Amino acid sequence: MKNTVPPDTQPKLKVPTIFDVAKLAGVSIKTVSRVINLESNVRASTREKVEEAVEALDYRPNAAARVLSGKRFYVIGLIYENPNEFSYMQKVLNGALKACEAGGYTLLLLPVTLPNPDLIDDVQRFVSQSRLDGVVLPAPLGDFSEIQRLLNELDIPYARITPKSEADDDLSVQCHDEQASFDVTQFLIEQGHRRLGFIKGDPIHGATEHRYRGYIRALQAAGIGLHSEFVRDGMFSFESGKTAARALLDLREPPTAIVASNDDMAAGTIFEARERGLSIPGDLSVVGFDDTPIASHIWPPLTTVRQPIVEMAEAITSLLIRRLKGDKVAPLDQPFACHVVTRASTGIRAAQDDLP
Amino acid sequence: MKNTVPPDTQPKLKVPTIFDVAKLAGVSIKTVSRVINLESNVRASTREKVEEAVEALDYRPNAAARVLSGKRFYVIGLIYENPNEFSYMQKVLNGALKACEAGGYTLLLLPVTLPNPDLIDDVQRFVSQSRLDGVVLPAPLGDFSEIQRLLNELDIPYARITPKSEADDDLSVQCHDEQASFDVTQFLIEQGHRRLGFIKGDPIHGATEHRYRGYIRALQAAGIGLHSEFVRDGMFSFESGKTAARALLDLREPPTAIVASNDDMAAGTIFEARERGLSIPGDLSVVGFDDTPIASHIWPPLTTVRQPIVEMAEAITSLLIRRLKGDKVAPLDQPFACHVVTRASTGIRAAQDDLP
DNA sequence: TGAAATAATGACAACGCTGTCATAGCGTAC
DNA sequence: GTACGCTATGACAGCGTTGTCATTATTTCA
Repeated sequence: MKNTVPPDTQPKLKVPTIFDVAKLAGVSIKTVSRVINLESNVRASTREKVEEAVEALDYRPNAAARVLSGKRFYVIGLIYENPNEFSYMQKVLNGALKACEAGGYTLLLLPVTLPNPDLIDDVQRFVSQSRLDGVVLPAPLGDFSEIQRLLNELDIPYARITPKSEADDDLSVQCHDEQASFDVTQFLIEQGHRRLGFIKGDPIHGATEHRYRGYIRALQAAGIGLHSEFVRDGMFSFESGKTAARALLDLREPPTAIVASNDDMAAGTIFEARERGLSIPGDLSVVGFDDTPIASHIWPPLTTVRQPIVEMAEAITSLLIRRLKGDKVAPLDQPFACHVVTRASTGIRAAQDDLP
Repeated sequence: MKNTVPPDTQPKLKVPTIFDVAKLAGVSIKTVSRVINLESNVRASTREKVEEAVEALDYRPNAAARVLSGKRFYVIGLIYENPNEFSYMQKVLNGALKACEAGGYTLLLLPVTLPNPDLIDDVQRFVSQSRLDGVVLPAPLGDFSEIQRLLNELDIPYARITPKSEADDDLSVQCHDEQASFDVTQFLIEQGHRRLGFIKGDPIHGATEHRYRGYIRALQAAGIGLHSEFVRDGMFSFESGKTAARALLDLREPPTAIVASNDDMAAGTIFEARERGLSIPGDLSVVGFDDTPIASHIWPPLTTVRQPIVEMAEAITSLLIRRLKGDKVAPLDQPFACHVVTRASTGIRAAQDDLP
């Protein structure tokens, strides 16, 4: 038995502090602080010595001490609607986590359910009690002007993941929603469809309007008139898609293809069609949006639009972090590109259909 | 314009500290600390005074200072496999968040992808760099003995959400997986099925074995023999379900009902059946497990088993928090109950089938 | 009633870092 | 060579809490 261990050989693993680094590098703790915070006015040779010491000790600054002494919290909040279908949020979460890890920030979550009369109070409490530096607002919360107003008042910077952008210096990401909607509609037209139904999304989402506009533009480009009975309101839910599809298929001359503003509603459309014994894509082609897991797990699997959500969330979160660090960062200028994923829910329309 | 505001009316909102509370209550800061930490040896009248002061100032202890001076971090890590279908994790997340909020803890996330040769290193880095007090391990990570060994070594308490439990004082939650599997199998038998296929899950998950045992028990109870060609391996993925279903349906005398160990594999089974033109539930009944969104969004919607995941996660997380606070808490003794959700993917089997 | 035991409270250092301000070093222009 | 300005570095207070230990009040029991 090793009972001769000297008493100063503490078994308790000691986490290195800034003092240890300073001693090893032969500088003051303040200089170490300067190096790890990437401040200017440090000689290159000194910086190197410190970096070596940091490396050697595997030193990480103590977040609590940093927070306590400084003015920043190194925390970003992610406020999101707790959805039925989480795949969008999962991607946002992954992207935001990635950016936070890279920037040395911690991500705090606040799921909310909508509609919620106490929403503003909840957000207020979250922001002030959790001592956040900044907030990320994915759709649809990014479209809520009350939240933006509150955060402006509290002087908390925020970034939004949503197609709508108002202010010029506003931190937000978008993808080419309208273009993607145009593309997928055009794809159906190229397959010979002329009677094209459209199911809109929840009007609270900025994407809803953009996707609708893409549909309209594609019809125009092909010289097909817009007929209001082919356009139905939805709420992005499976049920609402089913209801809208029912209305469309009940028409005397129903559409031969339906563009649903998301996969859940497309799944609802397919569900409704199958209940009527329609064959897909034989009798009806259906496309969705978002490429959620459900798109590839229903039969037939959905033609849909894939967006680079992880990348978008990561980009906007790291932009927010850079702004929090004091960098003057320009908003993202280019929307991210989407692309159509072709699967079995769409097919060629041989018959020449009359337009309504 | 109100330009007569006295200079001491600072617009900067001052967050109250323990000193403000102490002054208002007429006690020392240490006594305030005792009250807010629910320590003993405080006179009831003193406690009241302090509580009133806390209330009046809307005082919240500064987390950073607390961490810096104390030995706890007030942080719990949630390490999870980043899955294709997030609905299980979404529920776990919600439950854990709820418990953390109630206990004044912060939840930190570490998504990992499997398989991963660096898993242990990643977990190690996460735990030591994030300064965690405890860790929650949902399935399947809760079944990884290396992770448990690592956490034991680092002396980090952890709680597992998984059916398998080894040690007696082990903090884990389970639900009646085996019973639920028994129930759902029995339900099919009651509907007249005799030729029952079973698709197993990923062997790394503890639930896989339990669900299989429930199936076997139900067959035994009904006096139906277990036939190995009716049991196929799966991996909990849609694809693996499809593959297993293909093997089952390729049998000369295929099963009339299939129990899949989760919804994704049940969806794969339905997908495969539809590709063969089989009618569900006319030609084949299918049941799943977990009641994920996909279960209600495919056609026909799945008969499946619903588990109280949110409640389970919340219960085990708050138990972990109580243990972290020093309470000697007993492990949960009762598994949570599950129940069968009956939908359209199952139906009565009128014909009298021969057993293989 | 007084001593001992126990309960209640307080004083103060410590936690590890950053901000502020002082000071040392170092090049440059005259 | 001296003064000036700038860069590089350091000393030290302070952030808001908890832990430790000392001190004071209160109870218990002979």
